[in-house]
Amino acid sequence: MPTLHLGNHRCTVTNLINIDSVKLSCKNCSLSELCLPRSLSPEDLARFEEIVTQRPPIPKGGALYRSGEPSHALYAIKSGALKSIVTTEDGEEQIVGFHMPGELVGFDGVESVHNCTVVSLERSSVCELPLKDLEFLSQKISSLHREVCTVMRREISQEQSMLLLLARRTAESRLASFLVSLSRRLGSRGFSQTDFNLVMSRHDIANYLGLAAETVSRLISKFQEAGILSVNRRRVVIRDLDALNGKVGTCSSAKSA
DNA sequence: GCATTAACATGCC
DNA sequence: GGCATGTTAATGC
Repeated sequence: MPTLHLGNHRCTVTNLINIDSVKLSCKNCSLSELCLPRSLSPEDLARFEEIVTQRPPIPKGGALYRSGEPSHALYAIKSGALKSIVTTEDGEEQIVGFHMPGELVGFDGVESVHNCTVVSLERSSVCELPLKDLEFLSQKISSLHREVCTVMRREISQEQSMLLLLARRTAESRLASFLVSLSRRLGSRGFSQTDFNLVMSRHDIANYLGLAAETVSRLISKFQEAGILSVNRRRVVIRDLDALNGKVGTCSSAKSA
């Protein structure tokens, strides 16, 4: 039986086909406690389900949408993982975010056009939430409106944290921060927060953190030597989460003025 | 193809 | 000079 790795879960292709063929139901979704409709009453959930459609699964390397395309929806990630990329004027690619199951993507739509390309890191399934329907429903359902605002505030807060990280933190602090963030996000979504697969390459991690891939490798080795992590290829086991958290706060004295 | 490691280079304090 | 990080090249999985 062929198998696919989805996060740190493994399931059969047969299972996936069965899941895909099921009529979309937020109520029965394993991520219902994390996704937008989590605070809705059964009646409002039924109205919400009417605006949601499931997109065909995106293969590894496939794009959910590309920069310049019209922005008309938000997307809730059901399974898999994706990355957001901005291409600079000189053709350089900068990764500006990784997206895990239970999270929303599509906030980069400015004046109805996306300014990011979102690419699947492994076979991914997403639910599409059309913006005009979401706006209409948010006016009718106050708890949905609050939830959308909460997600947007969280997005802005994360962007600010990332700016601070890139401006002020050492390479060691950046990598520790990245791993702690990933651990928290996976942990809050029912996955192990100390034992997981990195769905992104070292090159992607380095690009996202503004480092060289070799620096990421060196730091991973350093963390292993300190007993903080065990890493085998993309499998990460966090041995000492407190120590890893301690590395997050390490600001560069050269940059801390 | 991707990850790791070593040697060397560079910039900052 | 010491430290942090980047670049290049070699090597292994």
